[in-house]
Amino acid sequence: MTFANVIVDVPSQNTNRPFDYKIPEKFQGIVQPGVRVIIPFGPRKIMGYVVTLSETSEFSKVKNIVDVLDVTPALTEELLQLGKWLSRQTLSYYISCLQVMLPQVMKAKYRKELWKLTEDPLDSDLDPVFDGRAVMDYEEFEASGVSYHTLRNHINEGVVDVHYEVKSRETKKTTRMVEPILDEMEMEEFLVDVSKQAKKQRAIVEYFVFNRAPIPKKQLLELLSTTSASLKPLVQEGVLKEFDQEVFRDPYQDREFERTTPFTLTEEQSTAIQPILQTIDHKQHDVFLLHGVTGSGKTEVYLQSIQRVIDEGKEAIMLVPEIALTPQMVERFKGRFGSKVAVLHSALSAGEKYDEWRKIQRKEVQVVVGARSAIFAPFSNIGLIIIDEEHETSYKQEDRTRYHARDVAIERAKGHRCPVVLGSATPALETYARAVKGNYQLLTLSKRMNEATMPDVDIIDMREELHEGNRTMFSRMLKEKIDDRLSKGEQVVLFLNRRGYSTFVMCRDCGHVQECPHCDIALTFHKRQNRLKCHYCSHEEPMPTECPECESKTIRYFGTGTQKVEEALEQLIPEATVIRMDVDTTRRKGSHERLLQQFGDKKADILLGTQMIAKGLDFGNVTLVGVLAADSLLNLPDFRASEKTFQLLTQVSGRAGRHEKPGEVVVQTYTPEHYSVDLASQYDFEQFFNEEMKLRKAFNYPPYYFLTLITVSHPNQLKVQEVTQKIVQFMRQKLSDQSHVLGPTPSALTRINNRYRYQCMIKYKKEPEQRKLVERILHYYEDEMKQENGLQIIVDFQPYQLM
DNA sequence: AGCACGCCGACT
DNA sequence: GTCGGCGTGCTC
Repeated sequence: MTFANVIVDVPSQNTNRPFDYKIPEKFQGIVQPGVRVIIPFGPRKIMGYVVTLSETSEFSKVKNIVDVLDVTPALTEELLQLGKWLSRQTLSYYISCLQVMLPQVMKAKYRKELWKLTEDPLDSDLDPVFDGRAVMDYEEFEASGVSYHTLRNHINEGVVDVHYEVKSRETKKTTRMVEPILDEMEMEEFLVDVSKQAKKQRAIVEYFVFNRAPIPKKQLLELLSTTSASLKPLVQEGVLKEFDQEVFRDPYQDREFERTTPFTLTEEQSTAIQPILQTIDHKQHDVFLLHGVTGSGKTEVYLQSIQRVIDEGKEAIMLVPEIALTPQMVERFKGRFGSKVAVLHSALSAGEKYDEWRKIQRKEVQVVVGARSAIFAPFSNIGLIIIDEEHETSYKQEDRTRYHARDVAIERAKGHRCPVVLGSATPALETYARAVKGNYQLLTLSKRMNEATMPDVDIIDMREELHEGNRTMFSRMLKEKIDDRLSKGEQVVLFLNRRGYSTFVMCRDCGHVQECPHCDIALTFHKRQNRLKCHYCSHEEPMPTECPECESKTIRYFGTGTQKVEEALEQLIPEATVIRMDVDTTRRKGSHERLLQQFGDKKADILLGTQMIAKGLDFGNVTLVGVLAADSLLNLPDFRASEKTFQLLTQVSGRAGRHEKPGEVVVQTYTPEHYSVDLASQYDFEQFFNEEMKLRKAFNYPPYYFLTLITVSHPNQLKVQEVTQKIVQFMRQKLSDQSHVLGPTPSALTRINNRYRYQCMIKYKKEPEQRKLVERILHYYEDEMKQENGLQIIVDFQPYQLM
């Protein structure tokens, strides 16, 4: 007897281990590791993943598997192991780690129903609730107010039953196909007997004499300009056959991609690519840091490395930050590798994502380009993993399974014995430090392609502007330069970092700031709806007409949102046409692409936007980039603030002067003397790295120390303080003297959704027992965490978000 | 998680 | 007595 060991879809401490099930005769051979199954679990039915098979089971009463959801395992053996590794790394449940590797639609949905098992009316209040139906949603019963005991009695009498349904959310799109049954000879013979009048039937058969491949019915009928009336008799007579074939929704099917061929590499590029190619050829694992200035042609190095991998019959994963997965980037990959590429990013619908994933699973593609979760692409013969813009924080998942795609990439690459290439103009400090130390191989591209030079950067001290009486958000120099570009017909990109500068509402008389009643944060003003919204919970309220504190009518909104900049631009330079890009204008599907297209077609003079325009844009006509508030990030309570500022300024500057026309950058700031602003303007990464490392060393931050952040939250502030204090004490006592345990500290956002948040931060160099200790803490508070609105303890072993 | 079971107080 | 609230422990 063979048993299936199943990880069940129940994320809890008690169920975080395999459960045994018998494999019924009809599923023998189909049930294997990685397959999703439906299994009885207590009184209900749920989904689970088979992780292993075993010959024996310790349990006496083992239940049968009810159904099998996959013919091909959803997860390979490697991914099952990776899931185990991930759950150890992040202290998440195994089931959560398995789920995070698959498209959303492959997660099961559950429905609880009541089934009436008799034709006769029920002798109770329950009968009208059924309202003549045989099946109804359990929720309807709950809402009806009929007592639970009444239901129990009916169940005991056998006239009603509770039914648990497991619904798979996968939808497969099909199309009707036509294919020949008879061979060419038989068709010729058939044609002899066809009536002379049946011209269309004849045409159809003649088509299939020469074309033997199945063809979509619609296409066939269109081609021969006929209708199904002519096709039907042929199917009936057994000449042709109709069938449904699964079609893959291809989000790019209507698009033509211009084929591009490999460029000849510059000397620098070929020097950089050699070690990568060698490592691929020798099937070795190694990590490379490709440090190349913006516009130095990193992408071409990626493309040619991937080409080598394809030539060797292997597969490649290319990660790009969500925000940089622009149509331009997709175009380059589709253009080079055509249908060998699958694309995975959040702009795709759930169905499209699933289809792209299936293409990978079915080995129809050799390359995946995608955001963070594409690192789990179900390839089995990976030859290369590339992470572009490796410093981007979007590679870190910030909820539930808190993993960093870079770590997962290296773990997978070790197993596949293949290289990982981390690419960036502004590598994360941790990464660069490892490269300097020799843990990673450093490859450098120091020159821009096409002889282009980095644009000149002017730093404007906005305090001085204010002194000189300029109260607008545009310095005089920026205004002048914008005017100049417009007169020349060239284009401008204006960048505003929204974070830390969102629009809030303040009373001019008493200074009252309208805050969220559930969170310790000012509400954000949304002009279009004239409402105030909280960005941390779902609270929203109308914009008040008078101050709730002093009843003054001088209540105004402050801050520099993109909307406000747009209005200011209109006043200052009325003749300029502006395209605004932020979360508000790009929410609709495809709008991101459309706005960029418009700008590329020169339908606007100025592109104004947030983060999302900092990367990957490549417009030859852009000769001026303006950064409106360079220091908006610097004021955030984050030890990476300087690093992020440097990275952002460098990325944004890289948008200008990428082609023949030279570019210029104007950076407006209140802190021009800050080294991250100053050194970014000189493109001196090396120097910035050295400066920043000094500070990191002085304050015991990464890369000198590792961080662990434990965040505790609960509606009662005292309770949170108390628990956090206990955790701090416990860790202090157990960890080595070399480690620093800080806390309890209120989080930067002390209250979100009526829950107080305190944290404990651990800075350490080496603590092999740390995960076990944290597990003990979590186990200790297990009961208090179970109840809803109870204690919440979030542990992040590589925090990027410190708020 | 989500369910049953069981103990306890309130109420027709 | 019966009904429903919530704490506890289990699911192969």
